[in-house]
Amino acid sequence: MPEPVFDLEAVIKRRGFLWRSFDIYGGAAGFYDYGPLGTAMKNNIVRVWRRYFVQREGFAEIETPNIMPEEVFRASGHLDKFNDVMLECSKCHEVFRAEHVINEGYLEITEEINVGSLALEDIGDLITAKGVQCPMCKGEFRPPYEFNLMFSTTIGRNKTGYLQPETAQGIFLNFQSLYSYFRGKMPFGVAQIGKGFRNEVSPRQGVIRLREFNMAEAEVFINPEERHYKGFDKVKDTNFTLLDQHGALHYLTADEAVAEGVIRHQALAYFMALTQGFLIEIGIDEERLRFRQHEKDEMAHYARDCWDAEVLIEINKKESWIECVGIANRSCYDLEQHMKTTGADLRAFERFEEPIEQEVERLKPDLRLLGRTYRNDAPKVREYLGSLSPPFPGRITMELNGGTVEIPKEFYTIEKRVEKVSGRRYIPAVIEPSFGIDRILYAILQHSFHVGKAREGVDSESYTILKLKPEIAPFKAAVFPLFNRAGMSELAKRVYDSLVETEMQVTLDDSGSIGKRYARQDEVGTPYCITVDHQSLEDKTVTIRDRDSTEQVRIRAEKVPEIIHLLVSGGIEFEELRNPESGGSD
RNA sequence: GCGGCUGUGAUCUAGCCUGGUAGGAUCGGAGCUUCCCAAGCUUCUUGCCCGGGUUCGAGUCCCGGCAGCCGCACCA
Repeated sequence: MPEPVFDLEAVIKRRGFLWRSFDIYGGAAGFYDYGPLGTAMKNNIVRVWRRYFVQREGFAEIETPNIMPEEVFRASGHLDKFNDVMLECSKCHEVFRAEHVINEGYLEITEEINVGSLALEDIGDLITAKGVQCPMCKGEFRPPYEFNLMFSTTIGRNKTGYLQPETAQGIFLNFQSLYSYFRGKMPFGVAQIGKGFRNEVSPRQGVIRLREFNMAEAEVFINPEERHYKGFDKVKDTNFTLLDQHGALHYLTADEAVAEGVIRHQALAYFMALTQGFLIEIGIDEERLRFRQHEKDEMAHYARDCWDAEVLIEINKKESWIECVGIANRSCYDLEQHMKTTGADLRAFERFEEPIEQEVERLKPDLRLLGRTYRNDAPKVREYLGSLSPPFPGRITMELNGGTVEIPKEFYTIEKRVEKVSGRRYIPAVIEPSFGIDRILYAILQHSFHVGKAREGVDSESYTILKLKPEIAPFKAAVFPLFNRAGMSELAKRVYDSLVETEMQVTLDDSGSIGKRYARQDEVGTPYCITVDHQSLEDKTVTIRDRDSTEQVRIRAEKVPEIIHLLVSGGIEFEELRNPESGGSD
């Protein structure tokens, strides 16, 4: 007996969901193509995502380049964090980060060495000079090598650029324009759907670890002082399965989780709730979904706190929890970094309800005296004095030309005056829900895949159904003429054409037995099949079949687009069609 | 990146040890059957991962590459 061919991977490839990229050239690890059905399904997922994370939240969606200049990633910290110098033992082939080997006691040095600032050769020399050996087996190290997780490229003639490892930076860089787009109203959110690129060492889990992947991210800018998040009340009763950073499992509502400090910010809990609702709506099995908090040493360099939505799927014959969404509190990190590097003002303004009158002290230098005394150094002294902020010390000293000088009291006066302060500036904190679209799509396929027993007389042993949610399914409906006989084909084509005029994706199939055609559609998750039969020719009715119950109801042919649309959008349930008043039979 | 195993039509596989250019099943196309849940019959399309070597001759043996799986490492 042959092995059952109806295994999910086979369906994914044969029916056109996902294909290995560059296949005729032997393929390349970490790259996948979306086939026609996969593309349709991905578009459907993205459509629902937009509804959740753009429309309903009132967020804005933007698009920024995939390639960015080096400076961006130097500021964002990705350059340091993604470029590790690695050392491999020539004997046991154990690999270490040079930074660890050099700074963690293997070397007889007192001060920390900033490994990131050393050239490759210098690190090699250092290793050789100090005779550092492999901590595991005392073997000799091979020469160090650079390990880049970002793809580098060249912009123009000789400017280094990188392919973005996340879409977030494009949003941060536009903070000023976005802030004014939202007319200075906080909080606000900005979404971007795009590609991320990471040059993984050995991506070996199919579509789970890609070198070029699809992501949908939202950056939500909030006031870091604000502990509440608007709309939290709406989600406070959401039930979570939470695995905290100490490995403790909690079953809590959003409200409880925040109150007990398991989730440390309302905004995090809010987007976790939104994420959970979204994932379940598009077909992730609730039982195979949980949130796991990152451990301290696991967190990205920019994150202060992070919860991953994880789905349980089978990879390489093993069940594992896979991160498919990360919901991070990035704090002020990114804006602060870009502000420091560029000098651009990436702050928001918080207007006080009432302007505050406060007494401020100001240091007012006597410029004439400064000039006469310090001559050419006077501007330096003036600048230094201007940089001081209250409270001012009794004696003011500064470094000048290698020595320390005291600025005599008569060189300045301290003025007190009342100022009206109408608000304050602050760097917003960022809450970021970040979705791995490819992983989500694959998890949905696994969670939707059902294998049943084939009927008597059928050659294959199993019958497979992809129980996709209608709004996610690549085809919403398929149209079949029962026979290719006078009238039926034409009517089927007319019904099909009427469906094509809607936004819905549909297919027409007149090849093979009727059972085979139902099976084809079940295999790719088409929720509804329309069949034109003998009776159709007499009274212009057709049957509509529900994928999961295989039940059939007869409806008028001209109502097909409307009814399919209602079924797909959740406007009516299939069962309701049995009631003639809903527009069903006769 | 290291070590082990593997690589046959769209899919699953037989053949490889004991060299003589490939067989099955599924899928797909066309037709018959006038078929409402992968029935049956006829017929057709598509294949030895790539390159080199050994040999009269290589899917089969050898070497290199690429890819996949397992283990180690890596996965912000």
